[in-house]
Amino acid sequence: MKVSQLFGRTSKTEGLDSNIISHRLLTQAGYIRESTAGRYFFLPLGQTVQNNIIDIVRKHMDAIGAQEVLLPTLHPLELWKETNRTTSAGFELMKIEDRRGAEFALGGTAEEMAVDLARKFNVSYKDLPLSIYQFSMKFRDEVRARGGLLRVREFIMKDAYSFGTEEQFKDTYQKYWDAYKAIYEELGLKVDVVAADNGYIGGEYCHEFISESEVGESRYFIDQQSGYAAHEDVAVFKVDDKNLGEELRDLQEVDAERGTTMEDGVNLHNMPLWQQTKDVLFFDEATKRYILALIRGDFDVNETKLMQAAGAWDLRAATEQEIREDLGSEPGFISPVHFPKKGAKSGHEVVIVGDKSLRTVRNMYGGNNKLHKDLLNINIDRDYQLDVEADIALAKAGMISPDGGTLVEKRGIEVGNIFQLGYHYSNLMHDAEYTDEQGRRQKYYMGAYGIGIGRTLAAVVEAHHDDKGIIWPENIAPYTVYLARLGEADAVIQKADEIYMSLTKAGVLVLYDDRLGTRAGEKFADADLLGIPYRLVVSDKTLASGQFELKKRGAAEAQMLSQDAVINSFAKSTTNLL
RNA sequence: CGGGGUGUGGCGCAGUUGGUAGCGCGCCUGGUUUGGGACCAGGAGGUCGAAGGUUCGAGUCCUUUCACCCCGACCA
Repeated sequence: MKVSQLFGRTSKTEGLDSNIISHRLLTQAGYIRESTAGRYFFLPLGQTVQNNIIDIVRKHMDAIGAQEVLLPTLHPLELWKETNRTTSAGFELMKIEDRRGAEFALGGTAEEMAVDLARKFNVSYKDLPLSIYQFSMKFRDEVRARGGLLRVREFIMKDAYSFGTEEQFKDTYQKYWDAYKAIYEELGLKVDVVAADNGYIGGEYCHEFISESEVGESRYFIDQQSGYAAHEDVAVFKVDDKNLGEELRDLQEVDAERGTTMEDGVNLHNMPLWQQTKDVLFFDEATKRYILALIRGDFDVNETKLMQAAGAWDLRAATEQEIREDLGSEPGFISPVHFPKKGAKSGHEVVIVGDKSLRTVRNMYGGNNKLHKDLLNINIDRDYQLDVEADIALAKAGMISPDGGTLVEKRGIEVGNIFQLGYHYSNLMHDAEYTDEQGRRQKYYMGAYGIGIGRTLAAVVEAHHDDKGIIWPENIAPYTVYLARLGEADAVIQKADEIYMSLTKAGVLVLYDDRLGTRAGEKFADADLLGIPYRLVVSDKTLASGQFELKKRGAAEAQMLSQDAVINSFAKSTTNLL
């Protein structure tokens, strides 16, 4: 490809007010251009890189026996209704109608479609396990697009779906896990594999593949010694026992002229934070219930865990008005002791969810559902009962992992995930079944596996760049060699053309900077910005010496090679060069 | 959805008390240059986000609306 003919140009100035490096570099170098928020044009260079990534992903999917398909972009809305995901999907579904008024969802993920395809066939146990995958545009009406390609509203995703028996699943899951590790390694991305929450996808467990990065949106914890790794949504930690040796003392109401914070309680009673009860009141819009979350005072409530424990979907904080008028309590003085079972005015049910840590303390103190009144010596079971007891605590850096090591907090970009779905979809959708050895119909045990291509591309740039621009790993670079022609003497042009032709013939991907009237500095700057792995210079200088200057992107020194040496080294292999 | 901000040639921006829309970069032409983003001369390109209003006259004032950015909330 000749630079003079390449569509999409670099820009001397950054001209973009983003704190995400990949966003700035990809835009400045002419790989992408924003359309509207969260929707991007991929220019020829960007599309080439995207295709290179797709090729690598495809290779590894094929290697584990997954079969490529293409599902329709428009999903009949009835399918999403069949699994109740028109309301529970974590992203807003985008819907459209055709001229007859038939409703469709723009695909944001495709579990229903995959099941619908599978059930159109008479699948036998002999066909299992079965995996299908596709590369297709996904649509998500994100509340807020962010960070260039990191969080967008339309993107190409590799999504795979596995069907099989429960016994087969472990092996299938492991195959995807290994394939993902191989994919990211080939892409030059270091990833942490982290246990996470299934959320709206459904199922019981899943793992995210996260590329560590300060600009990532995923927060997770790692125990370096044991390798324990978990997303903050699900991370667990060891809770220490406090004063379990103490006698249970009598419940007692005291005056409490204090503010509404935890610190106010500590200061007034001059007792430790961990002995205070933390009472957080939520309302679940999905099930129309109040959720009172109780936890030891030195911990915070993890809303994801809380939703799992309470079976809630759409949590929000209760308002002061609701606390006072509907529940007869007082913000800052909420207590589980004699807390109402339902809202007096609304009739909404109240569910009390308590954290396991409540079992590590005796004689707690906290509010008494009245302004400026506190209770002392609150004890679980004796003074209040839980509807649900679970781990709803938020892990923090420095806490002890379940394996005994210390939790270290990290941030990163979630570039892929693998989900156990189990019977979730087979239970919700009719005929999601195969025929077993006895000729009986059995439900599929399923998994789902996603990789965001554009986000992965951005993650690679986040991991591979310097102050001059991108530094592509060779196997996804849009071109291998940037041939910079300096000077416009006939001999130089002729020689550069010749080298371009012979390299191209040898199968080397060359981006030939044949621009006239463009100075050396500009060509070098573009080569660096674009991140092409090798820069080859042809000029009257190199012509005089009979050798050509070859420089690896990011290397300090260039090397002088004869024409044959240049051609041969690239034609054979580029991996051990320089 | 809450708070803050911005919409003016491809990009980045200026535009005073309302009076014929400008600058830098980029682009095109000619010339001089040519190893880390040159210089001179000439040129093309804008219904000033949209709609309505006030006015002799609106980029500027008023109303409505749309889009986008940042911070939260929320979420791959």
